[in-house]
Amino acid sequence: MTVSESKSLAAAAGIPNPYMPQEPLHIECSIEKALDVIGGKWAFLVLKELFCGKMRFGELQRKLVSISPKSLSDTLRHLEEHGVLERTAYATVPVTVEYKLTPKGEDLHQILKEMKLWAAKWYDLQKKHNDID
Amino acid sequence: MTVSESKSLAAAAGIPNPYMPQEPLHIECSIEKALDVIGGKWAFLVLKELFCGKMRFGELQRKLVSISPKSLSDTLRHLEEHGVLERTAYATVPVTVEYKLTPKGEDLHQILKEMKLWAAKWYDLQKKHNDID
DNA sequence: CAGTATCCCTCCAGATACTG
DNA sequence: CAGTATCTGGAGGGATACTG
Repeated sequence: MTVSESKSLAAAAGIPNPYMPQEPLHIECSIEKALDVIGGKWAFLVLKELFCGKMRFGELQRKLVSISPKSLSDTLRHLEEHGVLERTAYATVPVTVEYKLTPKGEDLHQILKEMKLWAAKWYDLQKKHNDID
Repeated sequence: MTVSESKSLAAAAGIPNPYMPQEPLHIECSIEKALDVIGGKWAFLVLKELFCGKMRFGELQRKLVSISPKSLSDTLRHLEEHGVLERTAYATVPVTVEYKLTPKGEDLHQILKEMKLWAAKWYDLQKKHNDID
């Protein structure tokens, strides 16, 4: 999911390459950090929902109509690993699990907001109810 | 490159699907518009360079050390199609081509800046010379 | 110089079925 | 309910060679 690794048999073999692949230099680029988190296909959609408050797996699944349980699960774990959301499981029967944003996750709001402003300026989008306001 | 299309043989066959794929509902989401433009693997890196001013193909290639001509070409065309950069060819010998941001492209600066602020707050990144300042 | 033309191959998203 | 397990196809990138 990262820009990180690239392989080059030539490089591995010690043969110099015109545009030397293998180690991109921009791993520490801050922009990439942010894109790593929200850049996925579903990530920002999940985030959008969570800005409205905590949610459960099934709720999210219902909101993001076309998502498969696998994709949702993957996305959730991805976001959790990046520390922008928190998973809490309650020992009920059947189990209850809640997802909510962490402060770090809440802070993504500014970014999303700028995106919205940009798109509003350059595209002609009808106001959507559940867009971040 | 877009979230847009997804296929479903089941749906095509008329068989109902639990989480109905095929037509995502969020195509008009403004955030997606922005991510469509900057979300690619190289897009934001190219943009970063262009914020410093117009550039030529070879220059960009040299800056983004690990990019192949194909990827650079693809990225450049992608950005051009989205109207964020402008390509100008001069009839010199050999040909000279310049790329520069359009106003729409310049406006992406706010988004990138917010990303940078977010990352600066939550990660510990050393200042990079060519980050957007 | 500024790209195309190809080939190749990985990787990931989606579909589907199953479970503690 | 809240996921995992698996299989799969197809797109996106990389490498490399070639050209107006």
